[in-house]
Amino acid sequence: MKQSQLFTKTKKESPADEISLNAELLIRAGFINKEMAGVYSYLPLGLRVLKNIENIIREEMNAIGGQEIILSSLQEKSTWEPTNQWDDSQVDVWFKTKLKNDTELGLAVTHEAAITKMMKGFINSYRDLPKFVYQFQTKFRNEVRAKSGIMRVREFVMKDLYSFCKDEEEHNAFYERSKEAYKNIFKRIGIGHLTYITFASGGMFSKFSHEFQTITGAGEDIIYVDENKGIAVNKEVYNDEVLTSLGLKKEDMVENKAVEVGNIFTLSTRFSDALGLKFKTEEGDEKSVFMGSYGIGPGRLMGTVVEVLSDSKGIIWPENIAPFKVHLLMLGGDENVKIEASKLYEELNAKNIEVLFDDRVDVNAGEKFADSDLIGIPYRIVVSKRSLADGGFEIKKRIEDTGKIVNIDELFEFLGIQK
RNA sequence: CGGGGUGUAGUGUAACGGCUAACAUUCCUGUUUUGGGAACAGGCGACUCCGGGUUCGAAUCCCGGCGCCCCGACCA
Repeated sequence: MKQSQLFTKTKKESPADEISLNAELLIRAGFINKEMAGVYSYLPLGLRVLKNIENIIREEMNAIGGQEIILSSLQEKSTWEPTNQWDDSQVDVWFKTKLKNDTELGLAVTHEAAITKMMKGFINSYRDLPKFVYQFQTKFRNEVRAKSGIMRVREFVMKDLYSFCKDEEEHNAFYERSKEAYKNIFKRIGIGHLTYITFASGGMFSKFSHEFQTITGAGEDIIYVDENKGIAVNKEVYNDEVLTSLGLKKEDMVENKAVEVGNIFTLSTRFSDALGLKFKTEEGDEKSVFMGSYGIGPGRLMGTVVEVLSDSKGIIWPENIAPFKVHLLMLGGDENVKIEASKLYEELNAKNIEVLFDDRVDVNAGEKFADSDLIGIPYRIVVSKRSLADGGFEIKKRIEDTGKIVNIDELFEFLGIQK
C-alpha cells in the first residue's frame, strides 16, 4: 500500500485525554480512533493487525476442531432468564433495549446462553458429541468505568469458543487441548515469554478457571508466578490450600501485575441444565451436555502487545501480526530514487510481501523515519541517493539501531524470499 | 458507584475578572529543501462543553448538568 493514499496521518502530540501507553501510541500512529470513553474504531492499520491476530486464533481453533459461526448481537430476554442472568442484580453490565412493541432485548454481554439455546436444535444424541463452536463477535458491556485505552472497553470483539461434550472426561481432554492451543496463540502473537497460565476463580460458573495472564505494569490483576514451573496463581485464589493442591511453594512465587489476555472455563451443566440442552446416551438415558467456554479478546491482545513491546520511539510489532512486513521509505525527490523505489515496491508486491510504501514526495527524511518508528513495521528499507550511491538499499529491523546497505539479492535473502 | 482532577481552533498548550482570546503544530498558497518531525513568506481555522447566576465587564468567580482522565469498588 502506498502511504500517500492512506487516509490516516500520524500525530506528533499525544492525545490529552489518554494516559495509557497503548491508546497514546495507537492513536498517534493512526491505528484506532476514539469515539467515546471505552469505544474505539479500528482504522486501516489497526484493522490489519486485528485481522492478523484473529487469523492466528482462527488457525489454532480450527486445529483443535473448532467450527466458526457468528451468533446475533441482539438477544431475547427469555434466553437469559433460566440462569437468572437477565436480572440487573446478577449481571449489571447489560445494555438493554426494546422493540417497537416494547419487547425487551439485550445487546450481547456474552453468548453462553444463546449458543446453548441454539444447540438444542442440533444436538440430540451422543453421536452428535463432542462439538466445538466458536465465533469472533462483538460484546457490549456497560462498564461503570472504562479504562486503560483499549484494554477495558464497553464494546469489543471477542473470540469465544464453546465446547459440548458427553461427560466430564471428554470435556477435560478438550480443556487440556485448548490450553495448548492458547499457548500457541500467545507464542505466535509474540507475548508467549510473558504470558502465564494462571489458576483463578471460576466466577459464577464454576469453582475454578484458568486465565492467561501477560506480565505488564498496565495490567489490573495481581498474580503470583512460579517462573520455573511456568504457572501462576491469581491473587483472588492465592491461599495455602490452592498452593498445596497445585504443588507450589510460597517462597517460589513472585508477585506481578498482569493483564488477562484469555480465559478458559468449565461451565459443566450449568447452562445445559437451565436451558434443557440434553442428549440421549448409548444406553438410551437422557443427560445434560457438559460444557466449557474459552475466550480471547483480539483488541485487548493488540493493546497488550503495544504495552509490552513498544519503546520510546513507538510501537514494535512482532512480524506475525504487524500491519505490514516491510516499510519502504523513499527519501528525496530525485528521479532515479523514485524509479528504483517504485521498482522495488512492485517486486516485493509480486513476491506477496506486504509493503507500506512511503512514497510521499513532500515529506522530509526525518519525518519519515519518525513515522516509521512510530508505526512499528518490523523491517525498514530506505531508498535514497545515498543508498543507491553506496550500492543499493539500506535495510534495518525496527528493533535494531543501525541498518546496512545491501543489493537486491541480499535484500531478498534478508527478508527470506526466493528470488 | 464513592473519591480526585480536568474541559479554550483538527491537535497540543497559553491568557491578572478588563484591548480584536495568544503560541506551536496541522491544513491551504508560493519559494527553497530532502538521512532523524527542515527553512522563509503569506493565509484559513474558536458561539472558550452546555444551562443558569454574580459583576459595569466572565475563558477566568459561583451553582447545576454533561464529557473526559486517574485512584478505589466492580468485572461473565
